[in-house]
Amino acid sequence: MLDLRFIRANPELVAKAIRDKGEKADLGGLLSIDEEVRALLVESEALKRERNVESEKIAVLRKEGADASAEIARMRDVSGRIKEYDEKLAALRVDLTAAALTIPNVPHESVPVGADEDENVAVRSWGEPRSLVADPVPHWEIGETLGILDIKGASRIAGSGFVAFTGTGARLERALIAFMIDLHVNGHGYTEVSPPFVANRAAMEGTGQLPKLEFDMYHCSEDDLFLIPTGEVPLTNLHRDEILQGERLPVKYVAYTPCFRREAGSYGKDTRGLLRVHQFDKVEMVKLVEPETSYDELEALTSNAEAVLEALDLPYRVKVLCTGDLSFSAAKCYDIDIWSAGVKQWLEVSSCSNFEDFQARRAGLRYHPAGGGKARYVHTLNGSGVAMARTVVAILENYQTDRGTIVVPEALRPYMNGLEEIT
RNA sequence: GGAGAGGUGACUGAGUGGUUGAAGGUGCGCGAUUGGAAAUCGCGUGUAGGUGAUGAGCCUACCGAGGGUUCGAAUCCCUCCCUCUCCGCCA
Repeated sequence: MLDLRFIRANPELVAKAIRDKGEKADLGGLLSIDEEVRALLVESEALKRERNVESEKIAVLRKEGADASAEIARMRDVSGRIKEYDEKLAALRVDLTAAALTIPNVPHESVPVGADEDENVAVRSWGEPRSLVADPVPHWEIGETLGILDIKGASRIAGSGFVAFTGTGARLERALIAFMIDLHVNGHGYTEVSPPFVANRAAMEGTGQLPKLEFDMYHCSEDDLFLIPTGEVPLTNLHRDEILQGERLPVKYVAYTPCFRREAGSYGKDTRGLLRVHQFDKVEMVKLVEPETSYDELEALTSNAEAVLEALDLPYRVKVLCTGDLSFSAAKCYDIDIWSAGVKQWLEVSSCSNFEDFQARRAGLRYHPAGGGKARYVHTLNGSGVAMARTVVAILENYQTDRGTIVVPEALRPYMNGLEEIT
């Protein structure tokens, strides 16, 4: 959520952000409600002032044993009017908040303006798309053949869109998780967190999944809890409504979590095998930083994700998302795609975003600057480091041999009892 | 699920109807003291909103959340949430 005062002061900038992001938001309506609220506030507060002053006088009169019934009668009337004002204000504020929640974050000036993903801009790439064999089979074939992937079995449990890893496949999954977390903890200075995998409404609003994505999430109605669609939710909300000491920044967390997504309405394309599933594992990085450093921290975060892919020797490309493809809450975002030789596609395995203070304002994430001074909102960032299912796809396809086996990337061998090949 | 205790500022901790936005302490900032530091002393330190010029000042709100009683609520009543202890159940 943007600062109302910022919106008030920069309406044309916000209007441009809404246009560039292709969002629908009633900025004019918001501003007029805001004006109405402030006008009523002035009147209501003047009455409250009167009440406070008079109440004190009544207290004095009472103490002196004098009669205060005239004043009390008058204040009874004033209180009634205050109540009317406050009821009007409360109703308006509901509208105001609802309107404010439809205003997206403003893209950073370095973000290219564009309508959709076709106008994202390539930033860099690493490695050449290649594979050990000329024409590797898709992961769902070799996965079934080697007995490490059981899609049919998973559908018996939970329906289509779920997968089960078995035997060495499960071990590979676990190895990837452990490898990535170790890299970020030991190599990049993150603190590991093992958070809840469900979150309440306040948390979902704090990171901006609500109100927009309600129907993309699994929901436990009994307890009004949502299965997390990404580790970003628990990690960013860990310090919700807290004021951190400035010395603690930057806070850098990494966590393994499963991610649950209903993916309602996305059946058909790109859904075979592991490409788009309702539940996948992910290692997520989140940072809470001082505003002045957030764009440097974004570059560092992105390179932390890239380090995973380089260690696994998976060719990738990085692109900066244009305004039209940028998410509602983000000010800037890099996507990282890896090449998978079997399905012959670039697969998105990481999104690294700077939200500036957009999430922090909603989530109440502040800090006391080290040298003293007023509490300020932190800037929040997050990025996958990286998403598992598609990384497994690339490994199963890029590392296929002509013997129908899969070479284990060297970086993973220590996590798989030294296993060199899945046969 | 049952019984009980409790939620106050960055932290700790007083406060049961009327100068309490909130004592005391810690922490933090500034200053004094010191060769320097520690210790000590003095002063200052909440958040949000409104109104001013994104100044000073002034005003309003905030003691888990939301309602209620009252001229007046951190203080009384109701509902909800959370934490802790004990019991039960259970991985």
